[in-house]
Amino acid sequence: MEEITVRTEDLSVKETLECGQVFRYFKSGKGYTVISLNKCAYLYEENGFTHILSNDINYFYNYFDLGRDYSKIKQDIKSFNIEYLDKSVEASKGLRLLRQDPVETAFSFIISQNNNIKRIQNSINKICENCGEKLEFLNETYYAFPSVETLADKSVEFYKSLGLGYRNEYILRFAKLLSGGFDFNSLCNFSTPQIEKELLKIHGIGKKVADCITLFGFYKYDSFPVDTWIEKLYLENLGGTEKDRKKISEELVSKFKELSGFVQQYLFYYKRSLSK
DNA sequence: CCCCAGGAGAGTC
DNA sequence: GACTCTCATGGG
Repeated sequence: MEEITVRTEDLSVKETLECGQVFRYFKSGKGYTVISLNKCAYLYEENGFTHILSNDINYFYNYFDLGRDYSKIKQDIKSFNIEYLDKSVEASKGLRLLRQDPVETAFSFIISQNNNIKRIQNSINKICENCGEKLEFLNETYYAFPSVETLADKSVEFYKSLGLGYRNEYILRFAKLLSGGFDFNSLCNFSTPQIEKELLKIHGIGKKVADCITLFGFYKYDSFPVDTWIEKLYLENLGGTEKDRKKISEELVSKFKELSGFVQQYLFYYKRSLSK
């Protein structure tokens, strides 16, 4: 087991894991276990420091993007002088955007549509428990995210039995597309609009899910996913006038550019935390 | 029992 | 191009 220690002000476990960008984490003891593909890490905070424990610590150094300086990002965001945005940043100063696996991210956000976060987590966990490799980590059992071949080998009825609802067909078709040889990961070499154009060709992926995949799976920060929460705060708290979600997204990206993804997460997390 | 959830596809005009 | 309807299912 290897360990990395960083200042909690640079990595808040709760803010980073519960801000809606990732679904595969579990509270345990005084911290959280997070699973990405078939890798596990345990995180906890103590005396102003955040500890990350893993057998594959280099993977999680990249996963938590620890080489990135967030003080610069927060400073640049502050220069926009938007009160609600400043409050949002102030409320989650230790939030970081993760560098998640593109394929796992895509499946996760296909499931996310017209769904709530609790049920998204349950659905993904069921898929992993039924199809994924068994993992032992710190005396607990977890399950890896399955291979696309395993997922493609199942039936629509199987996914329906897991409670995926009408998304069952989207999942199966996407799994078959990837297992058929579609090189999904190589999309990362394209620009954000080019990736989005390719994603929109996939059945079950629309504008919002595509934006989540470019942001969370391909680390393209000129993406601004607009869901029901962002739409609400855009109208209620940012003085926005646009009604169409696609146009709202375009307006926000043209304003925040390469900071869009970060701004989006601060706002989303803050708005949701207030309504609970 | 109701409305809602990190929406998207298909149909209509 | 713009509405509108429908799609499962559990959370609150």
